[in-house]
Amino acid sequence: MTKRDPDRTRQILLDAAFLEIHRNGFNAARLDHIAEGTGVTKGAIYHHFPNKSALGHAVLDEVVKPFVLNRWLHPIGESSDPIAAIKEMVRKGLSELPEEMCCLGCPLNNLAQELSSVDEEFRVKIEAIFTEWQEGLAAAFRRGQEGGNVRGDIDPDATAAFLIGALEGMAGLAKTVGSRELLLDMSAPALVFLESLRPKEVSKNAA
Amino acid sequence: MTKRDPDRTRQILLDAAFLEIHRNGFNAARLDHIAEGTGVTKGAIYHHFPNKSALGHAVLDEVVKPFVLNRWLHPIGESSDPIAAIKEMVRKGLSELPEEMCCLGCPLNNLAQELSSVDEEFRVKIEAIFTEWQEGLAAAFRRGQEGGNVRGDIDPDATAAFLIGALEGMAGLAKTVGSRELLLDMSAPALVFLESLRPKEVSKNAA
DNA sequence: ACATACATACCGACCAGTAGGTATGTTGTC
DNA sequence: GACAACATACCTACTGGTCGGTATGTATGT
Repeated sequence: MTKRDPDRTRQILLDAAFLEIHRNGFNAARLDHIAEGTGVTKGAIYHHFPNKSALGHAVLDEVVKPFVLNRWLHPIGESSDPIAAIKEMVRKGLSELPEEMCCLGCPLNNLAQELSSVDEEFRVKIEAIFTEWQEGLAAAFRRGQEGGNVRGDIDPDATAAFLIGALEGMAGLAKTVGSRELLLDMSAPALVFLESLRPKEVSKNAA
Repeated sequence: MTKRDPDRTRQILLDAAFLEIHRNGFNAARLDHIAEGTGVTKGAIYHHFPNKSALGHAVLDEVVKPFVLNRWLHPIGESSDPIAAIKEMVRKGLSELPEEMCCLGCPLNNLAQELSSVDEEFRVKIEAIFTEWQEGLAAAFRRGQEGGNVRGDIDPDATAAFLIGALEGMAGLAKTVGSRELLLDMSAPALVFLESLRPKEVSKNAA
């Protein structure tokens, strides 16, 4: 008997759909579960979204994308010492990750793995998010190279892609094993990798 | 019509199922497709395997597992310079990977991502394969440490896990982007990481 | 009064799995 | 070596449950 509030209802649906999809994947996500969990009926879902795919796209645009970029790109800022900034981001990003998230994997990567070879429309959208992420990281590496804080002999774009791949891979492994601990263990080698991107002559503070 | 040959039929089914699952994922894999593609009927499939899950398990045990370990662990052998051996394995493994494989991702990781949070039985089996892989790599790193070819201050287990995660992440990204080129680009930073595991004092041949 | 916001009952396609059959071996017996 | 007796391999048509989607209703705000 709550008052009507379409925007709120929509947001509730998005959040619930995000969780349902994150837990089960897009295909296995059940609209009935979302309806049940929110108290919103299926009719209402279909009032706000024309079909399941559209709901998925909205979740991707309005929940997953900000979720990922706010946590794994934007914290870097405009630092001219990207290695330190990225290391800090990785440390914080991982340690602050709630337990359940560790075992569910990265929501973006989950969708990427599940849908990229099946649904072209999703694939393109997911690829665009990865690209934005990659370009942000690559730009940071370039700034570091210009400031002399990053080795000049590495390719910023490839390195950015590898870093993203490594992070997603770590999340994926932790998901499979169902272990937050493994995720934290792997962060050490990840930091080793980042540190190896510093120029060789200058040692800097390696901590 | 061909003579009866249950073993051959079974193998044909396994191979076809592997492809169907690799292309579409386990849930989206259709037994009817497998039947159609092989000329074997659904009844025959259910003669050889009690249900779809059992078929999936057989594919995992008899096709996916050897596929992955033979390509990404066994080539290392017993070398006491694991970094060189692993770098060589990565280079070869990636360059020899057929075009379609690049865009379909690692079959093991695909299953891991799709099923680990859904089907516990699959998850356990997949985790065991990852563990075998990780232990093999960790043992190699330990041999390297004993021989003075690998930094003593890194954790072999965590490093092995990270390496696996990075490889799987690379494969996943390449799958999303649908680009073999990206996969090859990312191999350079991966080799940078491996090289950073060498002891600092001795420079060795970095090529 | 009218549109928007929601609810309920239902449809139909899809697909794993089954029932019950036929064809092709294999083994024993004389 | 031939023929029963049986076992294994495989086929076809069907079913039953699931789930995205729809048709049609009712409530609410302006």
